[in-house]
Amino acid sequence: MELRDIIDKLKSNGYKVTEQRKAILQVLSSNPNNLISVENLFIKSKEIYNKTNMSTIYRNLEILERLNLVYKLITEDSIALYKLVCSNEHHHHIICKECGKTEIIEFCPINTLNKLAKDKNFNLTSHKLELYGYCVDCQASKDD
Amino acid sequence: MELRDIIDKLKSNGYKVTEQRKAILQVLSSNPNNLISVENLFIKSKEIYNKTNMSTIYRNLEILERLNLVYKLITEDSIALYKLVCSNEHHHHIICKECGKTEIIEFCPINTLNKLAKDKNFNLTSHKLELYGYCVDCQASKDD
DNA sequence: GTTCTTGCAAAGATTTTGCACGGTC
DNA sequence: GACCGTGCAAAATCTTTGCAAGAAC
Repeated sequence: MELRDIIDKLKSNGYKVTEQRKAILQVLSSNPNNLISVENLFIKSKEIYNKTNMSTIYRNLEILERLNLVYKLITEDSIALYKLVCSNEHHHHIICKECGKTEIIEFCPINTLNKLAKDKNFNLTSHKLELYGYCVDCQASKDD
Repeated sequence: MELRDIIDKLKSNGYKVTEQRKAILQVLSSNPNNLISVENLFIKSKEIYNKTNMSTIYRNLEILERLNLVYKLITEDSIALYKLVCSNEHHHHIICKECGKTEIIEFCPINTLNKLAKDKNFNLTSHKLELYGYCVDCQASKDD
């Protein structure tokens, strides 16, 4: 999704285009495949627009999440990470534990999962599939 | 895993068997298939041994996690939930969003995942597959 | 008696909120 | 000008920690 499209979607939902919001979106869209922490998003947004405040980051992430424009992931150590959604189609990610880089994986075992849920008499509403590892760059730097 | 086995494992790792610890384990083992929040674990542990303190809950969960005796899950709203591990074999769960009940699912697409990771030049170290839905009991009560 | 555990209270970390001011449309 | 957004500071949550007293072995 392009930065322009995101801003359009915000506008069409009655949200205004502020410098802070632009800074946040610029950071997110400059690295659309990388997960970023709230803290780092704050730091980088400030580099673009110095007056950006932490609570603004949180408020905007909440809006973006509600509009389904960002993807939120909580790591095993309970750190919230965000990235822009890449597409509206259902998909999963492989995530680098070192640098946060993600790639989409073209695989979803949903049919099997539906069957399994049915066997257990569960009404399946959603599922999470995430792969963790080290990307090729971080594998190299780990060898140092 | 039996309560007895857990206590043995604690002992063999140099941990002592205290009333607080027994209360916590009793709560966890009384519902081995249900995820429980720290708050609820605290409340229920106090019912068994009144002097149990919140920090004791946290400290014990940390120990149990380190010994791989409990499984931790963080919900989409960042709430930490715990349950005893059922077995040492790799497996996934289907989780009821209403009551926290879990069941093991006998399926893991690890071979496919390995292949996908390889294609992306990722060194796959772990993965997460969780199914969410409503168990048969909670489906019924939702219709009320 | 030694070592591990706990309670307490305080501190940390992360996230949310109220309100008055300022910006966007 | 109406309404939305922000900064600030304060509060709320959740979790961790230091320390002295107490319990387990």
